[in-house]
Amino acid sequence: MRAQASVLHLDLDAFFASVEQRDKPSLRGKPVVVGGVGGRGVVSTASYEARVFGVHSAMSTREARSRCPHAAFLTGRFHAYREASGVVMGLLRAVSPLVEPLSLDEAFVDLERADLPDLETPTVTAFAQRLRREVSAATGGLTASVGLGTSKFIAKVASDLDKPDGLTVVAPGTEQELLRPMKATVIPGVGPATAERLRRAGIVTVADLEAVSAEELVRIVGRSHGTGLWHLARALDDRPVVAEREAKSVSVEGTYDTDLTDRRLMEGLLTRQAGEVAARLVKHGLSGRTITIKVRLHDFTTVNRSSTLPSPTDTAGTIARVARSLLGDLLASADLSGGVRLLGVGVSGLADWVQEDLFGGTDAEPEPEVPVDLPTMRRRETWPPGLDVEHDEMGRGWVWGSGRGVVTVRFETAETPAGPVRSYAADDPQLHAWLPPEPADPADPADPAEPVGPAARDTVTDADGSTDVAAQSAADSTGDDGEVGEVGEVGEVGEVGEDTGDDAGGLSAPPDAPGPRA
DNA sequence: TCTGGGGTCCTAGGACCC
DNA sequence: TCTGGGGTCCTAGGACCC
Repeated sequence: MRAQASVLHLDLDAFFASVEQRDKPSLRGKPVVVGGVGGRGVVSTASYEARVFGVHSAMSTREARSRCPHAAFLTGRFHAYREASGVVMGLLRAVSPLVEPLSLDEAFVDLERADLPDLETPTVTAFAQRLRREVSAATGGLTASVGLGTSKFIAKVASDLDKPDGLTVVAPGTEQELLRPMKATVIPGVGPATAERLRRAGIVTVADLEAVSAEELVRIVGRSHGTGLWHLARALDDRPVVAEREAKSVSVEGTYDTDLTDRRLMEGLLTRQAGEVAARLVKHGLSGRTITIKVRLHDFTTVNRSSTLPSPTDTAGTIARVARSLLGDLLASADLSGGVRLLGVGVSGLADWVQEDLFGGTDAEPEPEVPVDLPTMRRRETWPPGLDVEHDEMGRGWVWGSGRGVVTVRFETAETPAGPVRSYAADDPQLHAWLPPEPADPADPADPAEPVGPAARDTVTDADGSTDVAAQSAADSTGDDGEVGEVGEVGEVGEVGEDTGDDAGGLSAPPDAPGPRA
C-alpha cells in the first residue's frame, strides 16, 4: 500500500439500467430491471427506483417481477453498454496509461501515472470530481461513484461508500479504522461460503479477522485465501494496477427454460455452442488445447468434463467433436435422466497462435451431421420488452410489453419524450416493417458448414401447442453478450424472445398464459 | 417450475518422470 | 524385503466476482 491515495476506482451507477434510462426518456425516474426475461432469468442490474422495492442483481427475474411488477423488464442491449463503456474507458486512459477494467462498468486507474502536480489528498480529490463530471458529460449523463485510496482494496471499498454519484477519499493512514467495524465480506474473495466458515470460527468483522493469526486463518480457509485475508484485514495490499490481461478461457453456455433430456438435442446444442466459441477464438486470434463441457443438472449440481488435445485448436468442428464425445462419456458415467438445465462449452489453455495443421486439415473432413433439427429462432411471434423498433413518423419506438397476440409499443419524439403508447396485433405488418433487418444466419456466423437445423417451424411447437424447444433456443441465446453476434443483437433479441408476458406499467396486455412453463 | 453468463483462481488427487 | 521426494501436467469441483 502506498503513502498517498493514488489508486482510483470508478464504478458506473446501475450501469445497464442507467443506459436504458438515458436512451429511453420515458423510463427516467421509473423502475427499470435489465436481465434475463425468460423463466430462469436473473437480474443483471436494477435501477435505483427498482432497488427501493428490494430488487437487486442476481435475483431471479421471477422474484423481481413479484416485488416490482410495474417495472420495465428489459433484456440487455450490450452494444449500447459496450459503446458507453468504451467512452468511459477512453476517458480514463486519457488520464493515465494504467487503467485496469474489471468489467464494462468498473475500472481501476493508477494516478501515479497520471499527469498531476502531486498526489496529495486535496489534489486527487479535486481531480476525481472533475473526472466524474467529465464522465457524465461524455456519456450523456451517466453517473459514476469513485473511490480513492492507497491500494486497490481501499479504493474499491471507498467507491462503495457513497453510491450513487458519490466520491469517497480514504485518507492515508485511516484505512484500518475504516475497515475494522465493517463485515469481513467487504474483503474481495469473502463470499457466502467463506463468510460462513469464518462465522463458525467467531469471525464476523474485519476487526475480528485482524485478531486471528495467519496460521489460524490458513487452517480455516486454506493457504492462499488465508494469507490473503490476513493481509487485507490489515489493509496490506500491494497489488499493482495492471492494464493488459490475457484471456485464459473462452466459453459459451446456456440455461434452458425446459430441462433437456434428449441426447441428440444436447449434441446439437453443444455443436452450435462450439461454433460460437470457435468464432470468438478466431476473432481474437486465439486457440486452445483444453476443451471443457459444463452440464448443470435439474437439481443444480454441476459437472464438467474436459479433454486436452496435443495442440491448440480454434476449429468449430474439432471443438464440437470433442464436446460431443465428452457428453458421451458423461452419459455413460452419470445419470442425466433427471434433465439438464444448462449446457456449455469452453476452451482453455489458450495460446495466441494456431498450430499449423500438420496432418492435412482436420477441418477439411466433413463435419458429421448433427442428427437432429436444432431449434432455430422463432420469428417474431413474441416480442420481448425492450426490443427497439426502427424509427418512423411515430418517432423512436420500443416494445413496452407483449402478450396474447398484442404488442404494446411506446414512442418517443423530441416533442413528446414520454410519447404515445399504442397496441398492435403481433402480426401487424406495420410492426414487422419497423423491425431491424434480420441477421443472415443467427445460429452460426463462424462456420457455415456447421449443421444448424433447417426451418424453425417443425421443431418449435409441441403437440400441446407449447413452445419449449423455442424457449430453449431463446434461453440459449439470451446470454449472448454480443461477442459473437456482431450481426444485430437487437434483431436477434427480437427473434428469440419468448412469451414473457411482461406487463410493465399495466400498459400492455396481461401476461400470456400458455407459455413454455404452462 | 428459486438460483444467468463469462470469467478467474484455488485445491486436491492421480499419473508420470527424475 | 521396508516405501523417497519433488515437479509438472491433467482432471474435477468449488468459491467467487461483476
